Amino acid sequence: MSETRVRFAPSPTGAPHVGNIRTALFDYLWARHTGGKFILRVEDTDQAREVENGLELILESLRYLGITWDEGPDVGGAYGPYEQSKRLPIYKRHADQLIAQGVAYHCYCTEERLEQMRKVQRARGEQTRYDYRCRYLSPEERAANERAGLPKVVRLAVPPEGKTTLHDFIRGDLTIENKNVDDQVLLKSDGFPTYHLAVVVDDHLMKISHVMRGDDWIPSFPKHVLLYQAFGWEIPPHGHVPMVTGADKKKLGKRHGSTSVLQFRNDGYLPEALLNFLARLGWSLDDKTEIFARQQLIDAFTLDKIERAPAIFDYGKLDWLNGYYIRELPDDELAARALPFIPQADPAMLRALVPLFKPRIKKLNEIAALVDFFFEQDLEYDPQLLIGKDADAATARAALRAAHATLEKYPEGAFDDEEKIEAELRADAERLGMKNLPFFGALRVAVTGKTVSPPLMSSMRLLGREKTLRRIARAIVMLEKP
RNA sequence: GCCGCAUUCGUCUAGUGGACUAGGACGCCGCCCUCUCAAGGCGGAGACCAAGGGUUCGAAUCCCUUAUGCGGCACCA
Repeated sequence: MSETRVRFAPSPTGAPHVGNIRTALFDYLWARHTGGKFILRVEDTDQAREVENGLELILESLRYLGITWDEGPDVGGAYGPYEQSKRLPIYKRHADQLIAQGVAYHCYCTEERLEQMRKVQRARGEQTRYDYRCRYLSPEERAANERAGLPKVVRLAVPPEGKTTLHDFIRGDLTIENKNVDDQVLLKSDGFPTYHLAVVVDDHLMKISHVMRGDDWIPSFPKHVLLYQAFGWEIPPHGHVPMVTGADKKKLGKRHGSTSVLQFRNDGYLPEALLNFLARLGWSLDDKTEIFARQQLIDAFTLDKIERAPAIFDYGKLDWLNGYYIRELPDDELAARALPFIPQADPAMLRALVPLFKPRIKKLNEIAALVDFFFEQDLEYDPQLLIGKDADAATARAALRAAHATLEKYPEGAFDDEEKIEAELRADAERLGMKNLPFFGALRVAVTGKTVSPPLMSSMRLLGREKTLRRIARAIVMLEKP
């Protein structure tokens, strides 16, 4: 069997979202699994919808996930160019060939007429489709149109009878009757091809061995099959991968919150976690394996395990996975990855804080809220928090005074003896007849400004003697006020 | 409206005629641990396999019908 060559062919119309990238991932995994090539081709054939930095957004999204490509716009390759806007003559040539064969024809209809036509069809409850007006023009009429210099497009002449079948390696045979297939435009009046012409021509010319794309493309496969047949080309195996949807079961889109890959990066998701999660949407190995490192994914990925039904993108499960991967990271590595999310932190200090926040976050952007008290001078909080639910100000004050007295005895050098300090503080609580909860609760708020925080002893150690004592003293004053 | 695709716990899924009293994971609930919150450990609830017909000694697994959901119906991809 010849080399596997698969391609990801996005349109530079904005930041790629996770649904598209999931398809790219399947392509990538299959290429790596088989030792073949993964090709990036940009389908920039719609000048109106194109976004300025569209290409860059695509490249960045793939890089973030570590999805590497062997041929593409930036790296070139033997079958370039890899931007369709740079291949216009190729499409023109092929369109001309189709016209010469009588498989396609020039159409001179205006947008206005087409819109009017569809309006009528819709009113009648029919499927909107081209009405063949220009398909059966006489040679004289055609010549007249040409002489008049009317703008024209090239349309595919779909056989009115029969049906077209495509074998899909995920779903089996797909069949659609030709009468339900529109005479699709192949070449637009601006000289750019539409998707239908461009994919077929490029997939063939670039020797693509397997075509994977979203199942929203299923309705248009007959056009592609017809083109392959007209050109006399072999149809590569096709597989329509299931859609990734939002919780409402609708195709993922802007309405579903953050779906852009880059947004996940900015929110603090690790690429290895997103990669793992995406791979498991519409694909699974067996009845128990959830965690896959990149190489395991590559080793295990096969086409026959791709699912048919659409999958809802479950943010909750992604968060769990991300938390798992964070906990798996070595402390030094986590510190390095966390730095961009808390730039005000001194790197050495942040490194020391890792053990405190590591088991407590699911995303890197949660770190700041957890450890911000380390980086502030005086804390702002409601004094009521010091007292807690079932206690009173006097009790809280007594607890803080005791704690302050105890901690004060420890000089700078001995302040990091967590065990000893904790034992003594517990003894303080007991002497005051207080339970641990209210005692440490008051101390926690005084030191961290929060009722929920990383472990107290470690927090005080890292905060340092001076700041700790000052905060406790300040809390005592707050309780004395009124 | 027309055409197409899909249908196993809330979600991601295992399952390809008997090993299924349908397995795992997330989430949820409870317990343990415990200075809070997590993490971790243990346990639990949760799917009559969309419905109805067949085929078969036997069906989540094969066939048909229906229902529901989704997708497509552009000089967009």
